[in-house]
Parts: sequence; C-alpha cells; structure tokens
Amino acid sequence: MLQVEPENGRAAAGAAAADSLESVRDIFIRQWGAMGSQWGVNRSMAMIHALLLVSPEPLTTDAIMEELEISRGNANTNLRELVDWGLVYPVLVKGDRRDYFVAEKDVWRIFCIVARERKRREMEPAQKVLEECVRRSGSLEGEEAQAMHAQLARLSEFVGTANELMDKLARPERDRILPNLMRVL
Amino acid sequence: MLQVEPENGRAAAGAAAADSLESVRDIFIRQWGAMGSQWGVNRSMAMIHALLLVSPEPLTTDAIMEELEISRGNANTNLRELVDWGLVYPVLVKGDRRDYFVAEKDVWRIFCIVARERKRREMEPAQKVLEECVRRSGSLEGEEAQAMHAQLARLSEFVGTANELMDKLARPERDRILPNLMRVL
DNA sequence: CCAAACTTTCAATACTTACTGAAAGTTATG
DNA sequence: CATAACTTTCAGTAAGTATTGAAAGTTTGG
Repeated sequence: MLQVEPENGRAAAGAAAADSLESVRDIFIRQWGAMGSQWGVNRSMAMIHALLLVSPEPLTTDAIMEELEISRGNANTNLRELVDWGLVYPVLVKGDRRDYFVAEKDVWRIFCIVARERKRREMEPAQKVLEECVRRSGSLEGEEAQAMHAQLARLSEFVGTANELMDKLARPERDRILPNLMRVL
Repeated sequence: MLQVEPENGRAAAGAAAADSLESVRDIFIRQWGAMGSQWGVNRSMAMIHALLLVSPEPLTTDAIMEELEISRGNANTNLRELVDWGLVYPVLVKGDRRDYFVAEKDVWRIFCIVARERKRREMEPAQKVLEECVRRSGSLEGEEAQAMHAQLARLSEFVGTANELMDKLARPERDRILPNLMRVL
C-alpha cells in the first residue's frame, strides 16, 4: 500500500492502472500527505486525516498504523493532535476496549477548524508583534522614525481588520454566510 | 543588532530598554523573522522583507547583509525570491552600479500577492488532487466506494468554491471589496 | 578588452523537525 | 488486586531545510 503502483495485473504496459476503492483511496492519502508539507502540517498527520476522511467506519490505531505503515508512536502522537484540533473524534465501540477514531466529515466544520487554527498560529502573533511595535514607535521623533511608525500602523490596522473578518467568516452559521459572500464578490 | 538587548545604557537594571528607531526596527525584524516559520517562509526571507518594509530608502545587498548579519549567498537567494513574488523591487540608483531594493509598501497589494501565492501553493494542488480522485472513484461500485466518492466530491466542491472566492477577493479593486465584505459579515 | 566591482551558484555543514521502537504507564476485567 | 490489553512517552536517529563561504560568472568603466 501507498507505493506508486508500478503496473497493474490486467492493464496493458504503459496504460493507467484500473481503479479500485483501495487504489483511489491510496492515491488520495498519498497526495494529501505530500500536500501537508505545504500546509505546515506534517505528512503523517495529513495522511491519517485523509485516511479517516474517506473511511466510513471508525478505525483503531493499529488499523491506521498498518494501512499507512507508520509506527505506533507516530500514529498516537498525530491522532492526539488531530483530536485536539477537533478534526477527529475518538469513539467507543461496544465490546472493544480499544480507541476507535472517526474524522469530522462536514466540510464547513473542517474549514472553520482549520481557519481558526491558522488564525491562532499565523494572524494573532503577527497582530501582537505589530501592535507592540506601533506602540513603541509612536513617540519617536524624526522623519524616518515617523515613516516607520506610519508603515507599521498601516500593517497593524490591516491585520486587525483581517482578523475580524476571519472571526466572522469562520463561525458556524454557514448557510447565511456563503451565499452572501458569493453575491458580494 | 538583532540580539536581544541585554541592557540599555541609561535604563535602570530590570527596566525596559528605552525605545529608539533602531531598537523598534530590530524588534520588528526579529519577531517578524521568527514568525516566518509559522508562515512557511524562511527566517531570512521574512527578516529581509521586514527590514525593507520599514526602510524608507532602498538598500543594497551589502547593507542588508550587515544589518541582519547574514551571508551574501543567503541575502542574494532570498532577495531574488522576494523579487519573484513581487514583494520587493530592484531599483537603480544613479551613479551606483549596485542593485538597490525597496519593498512594496501598499498593504492591500502585499495581501494580494501573499494570497495569490498561497492559493497557488496550497489550494490549487489540493483541488487538482481532489478532482482526480473524484473522477477516478466515480465509476466504482459498492456502498463503501460510493461513500468515499461522495465525500471526495463534497471536499472538491468546497475547495473549488473557496478558490473562486480567493480569486475574487485578491484582485486589486480593493476599495469596492473591503467595505462590501465588512457589511456582509 | 582588461581589471575591478558586483552577483550568482553550489557543495559542505548546521539547524530544525519528524519518526521509530522500546520501555513505562494506564485501565479494565476476572 | 494481578494480569493482560491497550496507550503514551521519549531518547535516539533519520530526513528535510536553511545557511555559509568560497569559487565561478557577469557586467561596466577605463
């Protein structure tokens, strides 16, 4: 699993492999994992998320380890992180002591979670830095200092506005927001 | 420069350092650089950008190297990248053979550039992957396969819509867009 | 068209982040 | 309350990125 399929039994040489549930799932997982890097999410976390996203049934840590060929420690760490984010839920299966995991399947909820996390990790620190620098440069004298202050203030104001918009955008009243957005833009 | 200032000459022990043009600039550069990591931008690139953002005058490669204490190769590579993105412009100064660099100062333009780049690096690959998987899973039989297909289709549609919105949002007719947005959200 | 001034490239290295596997910890049940 | 089933932690290692510095490449003025 998860290797690039070099050849498919019944396909002619050079032809695309015939698709199966498993092959499409593995393509999705592999590619989604590779994309994780671009998104600042590690590959294992992205792959686990992808796997759970397209699994109708909850999966155990062991099933995930086997499917993705990753170690227990890795699976465990990244599952906990996904649960922390709220992208994955632990579920109990009657008559089984192990933890099972399911992914949040609702696309808008996923978006809100990711948006919230990125705001927290990317926008808020920027805003804090900018506000501090604006404050500190406010009382400086000299043309050059004032130019810097003005530039920092413009940046700070912009980031502040963007943050407010993010908050409003990523709240769960999706049905009202999206159509309005489409209309305005 | 760029070290944490352990003490300021005239400040009492333990008190905050008095602010000067240089100290505020250095705080800004240092923090902005540290934030780069979170943003998927390397630290040097973020620091160079920060320095140029608050420099009213164009700077040479050597001035940047000295101010940030980085090597020539590093400065050169990251300046070229910033120029590629369109966040920094090379300018010619009469009577000097060296390249000088200035940053784009307009906040909305900076936003558009960053948004465009992130769309290119993050959204478009996702969309491509999803579309391919939706296509390949379309003809599969069986309940499980169809559930996967449906989930992939929902993801794909969402990312498609998000991409369209990004396009519309990050076009340079800012003055019409932002007020409308504020009203709707 | 030579020499000086400047820019680019790239192999070596340092730094950062992710992953493994085994050991320690926890919890449920007979 | 002992044991077995499962989960978490963590030191060591591997993989991935960023940075340096020196050498090669370009351009410009004399």
